[in-house]
Amino acid sequence: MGRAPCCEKMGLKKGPWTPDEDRILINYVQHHGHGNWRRLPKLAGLLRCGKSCRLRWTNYLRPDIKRGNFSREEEDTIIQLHEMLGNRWSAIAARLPGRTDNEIKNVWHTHLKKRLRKEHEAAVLDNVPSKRLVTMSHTNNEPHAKCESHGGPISSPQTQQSSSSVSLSSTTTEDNSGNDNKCIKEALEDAISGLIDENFWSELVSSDDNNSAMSDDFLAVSSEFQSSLSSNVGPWDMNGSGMVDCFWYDLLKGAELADV
DNA sequence: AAATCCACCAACCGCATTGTC
DNA sequence: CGACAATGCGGTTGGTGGATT
Repeated sequence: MGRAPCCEKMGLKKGPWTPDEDRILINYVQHHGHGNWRRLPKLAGLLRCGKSCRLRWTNYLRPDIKRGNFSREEEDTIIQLHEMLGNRWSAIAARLPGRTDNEIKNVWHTHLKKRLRKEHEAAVLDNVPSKRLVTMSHTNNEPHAKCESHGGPISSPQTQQSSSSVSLSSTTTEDNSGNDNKCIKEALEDAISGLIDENFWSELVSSDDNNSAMSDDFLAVSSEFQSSLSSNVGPWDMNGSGMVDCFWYDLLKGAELADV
């Protein structure tokens, strides 16, 4: 794949957007839609690259953007989702209407990491078990960034990034998703019944550890479980966020561990 | 009042993924 | 099926403004 020449080399403008540029972009998108971002700046008369226009629109100018500080509820949601998804900001943003991945990423780095650190320190000082301790251990060394504890790439790029400990006995879904967990467990059981033979888990562990492709059975379970989830579990939708990938994988691993 | 530090966040960069021919 | 274009995504940077010295 060839990379587009950078804006500067093309004589295009970089840096902060002016109100005039914003107006032009808004006008154009409102009347014509964005369609092809690469052609948009030329058609709209902007000296910007398409990438810059897309970013400006999606992160700032979109009419459905919610401006202003994040509420405590939103922050908690981000924390919970980050526990499950890691640094998959777009997936997190998909579950926070009006918030962009960029905004969430910024809030995470500037506020939430600090907040979690403080909560962690307070919990340690008080010697009181904190339900965020799991989160803190993630936060300090960012294990979500790559799926290292899974031994590397699994079967799809979406599954590569979660190493969260969502399992059938996990604490990470305790706050608001007890029912979801139950549904997921049932979906899991439905999905895997009849599909798992005696070699399944050893193949799973082996493919996990060896960073190799999944077995056919494993992929069949994946597919079955995901379609089962999509029909049985409302809130955990299949909107392309990849969240279910993390869930089902970790649930399978949880089931495996419980089994042993 | 000036200098320095720090937090915030918009925007950029480069890689990955998806779509099209 | 491979090459290329378009788009998406996450990490990072750099400008700005407020706080502190």
